[in-house]
Amino acid sequence: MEILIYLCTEQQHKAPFTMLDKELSTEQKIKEAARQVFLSKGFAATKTRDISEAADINLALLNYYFRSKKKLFDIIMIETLQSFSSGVIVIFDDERTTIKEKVSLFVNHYIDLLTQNQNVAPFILNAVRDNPNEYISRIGILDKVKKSVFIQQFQEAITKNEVPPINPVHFILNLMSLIVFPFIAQPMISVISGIPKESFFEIVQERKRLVPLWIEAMLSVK
Amino acid sequence: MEILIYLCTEQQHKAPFTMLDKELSTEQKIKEAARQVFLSKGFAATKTRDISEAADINLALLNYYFRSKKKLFDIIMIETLQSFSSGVIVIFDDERTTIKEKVSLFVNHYIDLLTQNQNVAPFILNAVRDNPNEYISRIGILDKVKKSVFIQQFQEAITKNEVPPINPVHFILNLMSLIVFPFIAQPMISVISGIPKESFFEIVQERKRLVPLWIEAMLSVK
DNA sequence: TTACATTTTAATCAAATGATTAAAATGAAT
DNA sequence: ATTCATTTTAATCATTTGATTAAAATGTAA
Repeated sequence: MEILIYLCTEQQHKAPFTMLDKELSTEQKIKEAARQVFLSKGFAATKTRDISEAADINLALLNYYFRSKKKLFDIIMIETLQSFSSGVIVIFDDERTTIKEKVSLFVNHYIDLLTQNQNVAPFILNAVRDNPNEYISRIGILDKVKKSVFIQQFQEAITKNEVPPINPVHFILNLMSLIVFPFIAQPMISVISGIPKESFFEIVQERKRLVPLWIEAMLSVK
Repeated sequence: MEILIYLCTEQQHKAPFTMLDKELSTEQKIKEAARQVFLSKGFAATKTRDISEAADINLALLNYYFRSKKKLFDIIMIETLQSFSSGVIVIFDDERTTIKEKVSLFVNHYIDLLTQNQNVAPFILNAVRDNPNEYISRIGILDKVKKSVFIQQFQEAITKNEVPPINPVHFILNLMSLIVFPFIAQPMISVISGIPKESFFEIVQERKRLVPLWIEAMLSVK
């Protein structure tokens, strides 16, 4: 089991002052190209030559800077997961907001995030599926969520009978389902329904308002 | 644009009477192995040698029976899509059932289906995502759904104010989300929450009862 | 300039991979 | 038994693909 030491390898290769603010450094160029290609095609379908062409660099440079396709993928994956998961804790571990407010903040934040990069949802879910323990365990999100203010509030609401005593997993599943699934299924829905991608994502924007209402309605089910 | 002529190539190679009911024919053995490997790893990550080993046959036989990896994949894909989509119309185009009953039948049918083969949801969604027009258009499900009894009933319910005038796409999205997403996200949820796969799928079974209730509750949101 | 480290290139490797070929084995019909 | 089509095997191809190497180019400090 190998450990990724550098999330940013930049320091290895470039002295702090040599790399001024001209154009994007070669290393950054490769990473951006890799992110774009990996996110759109996944690990197995991505060829290192796809990345080098997208980055407009010699193939050898990819291995010079990142040693291997896998190491480059891991860096992209970890960065993506971190930027993705950082929002959860910020929203869920806030003493000042109610459950209802948390849901609304969560829905808005993630519909925005997934809209900005429409490949990120399938990318993460597939990568985790291919290798469940490799990445998620590193984020250490498990304990943070379990001890979050949200979980306390939810358990308390159950105790007070404000919320039906269902498994909280259902609540999380429902929330994530209603937010994430449209981004996973867009190509299929578009081709089945004939709704063009752009129109589809306009409809998805309506869900920022609707999902919190639906979630609230679901919580009244005994 | 090539057209797949044989969904079943059996007849090509074996005379009707030579192939009795001994063991699985070689062709079937290859197809079953291919189905298992493709469903678990997808097209790009699957090597023809993976399939030949899983089928316990010589690699050349794969190409002898199916000509190429892609043609074999297409056959698996079409069969999977057909067995998957056939249920939709049967349930949605029934004059005798109400919307509520249709939802319950749909939920039960697809949670069962996805539980029986836990790879099928990501498999289909990823394959369609990789190639949106190639497969779905062939099923011809678009018109069937649009003209189905369900759509008439839903439009009628909106007219009668029994249901809020939201885009029916939301209704379909919500229904599919709550059913399908758990199967897409199981590895991620399991590793984040620490819930083992088996327990997770027990929880998912509860959703056969809960999702119809939730959908009904959502329909009361104005 | 010279010296030196960093970055980039072109050429090449070795392994993996999809596919083919020619020959052998098998089994059914005559 | 002989014939013949079908099925299977072993060997091999041609490409693709991830990675390396040695040399060239570039830039920086002395």
